[in-house]
Amino acid sequence: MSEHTIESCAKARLAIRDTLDIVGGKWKLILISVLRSGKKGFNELSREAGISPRILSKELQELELNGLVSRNVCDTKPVTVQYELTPYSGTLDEVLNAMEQWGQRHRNKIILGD
Amino acid sequence: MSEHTIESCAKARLAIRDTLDIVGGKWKLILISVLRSGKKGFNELSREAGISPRILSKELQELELNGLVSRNVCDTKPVTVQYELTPYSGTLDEVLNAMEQWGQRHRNKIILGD
DNA sequence: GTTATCTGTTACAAAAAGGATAGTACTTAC
DNA sequence: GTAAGTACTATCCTTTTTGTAACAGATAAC
Repeated sequence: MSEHTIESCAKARLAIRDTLDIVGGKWKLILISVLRSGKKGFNELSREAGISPRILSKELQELELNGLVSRNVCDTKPVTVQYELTPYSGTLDEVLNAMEQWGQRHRNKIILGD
Repeated sequence: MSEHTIESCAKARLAIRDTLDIVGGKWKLILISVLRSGKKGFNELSREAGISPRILSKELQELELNGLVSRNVCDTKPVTVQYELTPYSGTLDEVLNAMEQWGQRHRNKIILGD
C-alpha cells in the first residue's frame, strides 16, 4: 500500500482519472453530499446547494446515468420529482469522508496560522 | 458518522468545497500521484503526466503555494529543478487511496457489464 | 384570469480551464 | 557555432464549464 513504484502509480493515475470523470467538477460531490440528508426535490436541491436550474439539471442527469442518483416522479398535484442517492452511491462514502475530513483539517491549519 | 442531518451536511459541503479548491481540477491529484513515486524534474513530470509545460508550471505553482509540493533548484550543469511531495501532502493519502480504489472498482463494475 | 408552484428547458453570455506552438535563457557537448 | 538538454514563459486559441434570464407546460389557489 505504501509502495509507489512507477507502474503502480500509472494504475493509480488511471483510477484517479476514472474517478474524476464521474464525480469530478464543481458540483457532483456537493450534490451527493446534500442528498445524504435525504431525498430532495428539484428546487429544494437548487436552493440548498446554491446551483442554478440549468446546471442542476445537467449534473443530475449525469449522476443518474452513472447510477449514483435515482429520479422518481411523484404523482402529486403539481408534479414533483424526488432525487435520491442509490445504494451504489454508498461506495463513494470513503471518498466523501476523506475529502470532508481533509477539508476541515486544512481549514483549521490555515486558520491557525498555517 | 452515519448521521446526515441538514447541518452536518452543510459543514460537509463546505469542507468538500475547500478540498476541491485545493486539489480540484484535472491535474492536481494526478501530479501528486505521479510524484508519489519519487521526486521529478520539470520535463520528466511533463512527460510522465502528459501535461503541457504551461499548465504544468501553473499547477506546480499552486501546489507549492498550498504546501503540497516543494521546489528545489539543483546546482547542476544545466540548472535542474526537483519537485517533491512535502510531508504535508501525506495528509491527502486517504483521499488519494479512496479515489484510487473507487476508480478501480468502478472500472471493474463497468467492464463486467454494469 | 392572474398569480403562484413545481420541473425543467432554451438562448445567450461570461469565465475558467486547457492546449498548441514557439521562444527565452543558460550550459554543455560536438 | 550548432545542436541538444534543462526550465520555464508568452501568445494565441479552443473547449469546457458555469452563470443569468427568461420562458414553457401543468396544476392549483384566489
